[in-house]
Amino acid sequence: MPELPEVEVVRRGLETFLKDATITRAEVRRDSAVRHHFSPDEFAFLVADRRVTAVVRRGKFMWWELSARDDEDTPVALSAHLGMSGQFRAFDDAGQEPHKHCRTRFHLGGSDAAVMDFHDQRTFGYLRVEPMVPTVDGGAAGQGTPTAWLPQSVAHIGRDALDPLLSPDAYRSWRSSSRGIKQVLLDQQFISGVGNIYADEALWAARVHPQSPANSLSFQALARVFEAARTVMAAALAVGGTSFDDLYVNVNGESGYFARGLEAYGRAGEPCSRCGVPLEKATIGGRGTHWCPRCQRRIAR
DNA sequence: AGTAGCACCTGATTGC
DNA sequence: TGCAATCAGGTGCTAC
Repeated sequence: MPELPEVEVVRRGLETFLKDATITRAEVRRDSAVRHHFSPDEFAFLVADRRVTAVVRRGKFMWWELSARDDEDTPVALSAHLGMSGQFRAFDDAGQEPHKHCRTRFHLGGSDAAVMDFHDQRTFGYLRVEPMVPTVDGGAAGQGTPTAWLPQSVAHIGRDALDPLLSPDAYRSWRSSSRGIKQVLLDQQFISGVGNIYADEALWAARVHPQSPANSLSFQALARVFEAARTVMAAALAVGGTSFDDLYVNVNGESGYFARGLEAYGRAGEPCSRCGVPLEKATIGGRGTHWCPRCQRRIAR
């Protein structure tokens, strides 16, 4: 479940099953799920008999903080990215045959679940054990905020749209780019968590054309996009996220309900709910992009 | 340095 | 019915 609200739904589910539980054993069923490691055996060795002390998220990146071993002097985390189709599913019966798309099975102790399976049809997701590193936010995304410990591979990711420590004028950093505003919204180094669906939704709500160069927009327009992104993601989280099919579900296999709240994404040809003009769709930067040609006028450079 | 383009995958759907 | 083309919600590497 790829964007911030969906990942947060998963994080909450994982927290209830994994916090203070022990990973007794990991069974890697598809090597590429742990492709950053030398081998699946190495991954399995690194997670075995560890306790999960916290389940944390920044944007679409999530990690499980793990209890330290005697020979380790820095904190270690299991980073889990869902990619396009990753899911975690909890099951009571460890004897149950894993699903076809199960890429890794975690056997648990001290949990209400016997196993936690990582499913991933398209295999863009991954699991990775790595050290945590101290980071200090630079730029407008988090001026003056405290040091955050992040997994090494997450160190370059900006604070996310629902992070209380995100600077209220972080959108000012968007003006440094000449790319279209949608590309900048999708750039996880500025403000993280926004993906293709919510980028289109935020731009529709803010009445800004996705291809308007970020450095051509007024601060007022950028502020509208920023606020719209936070609002739409909070609203989606409140109803359990967006899902169109069973590819995107929480740890109990349930779907979210925000699909019915979408105003732009997936509505090409349908009337704009503000002005009635049919919405348009085009491929921009390789991603399907939806907008209202009347409400969202493109600004030239 | 900043940006565009492509690669990484599987499976469902569409069109001939 | 069969098969190829297209499309899908993400990220990171490479080449301009």
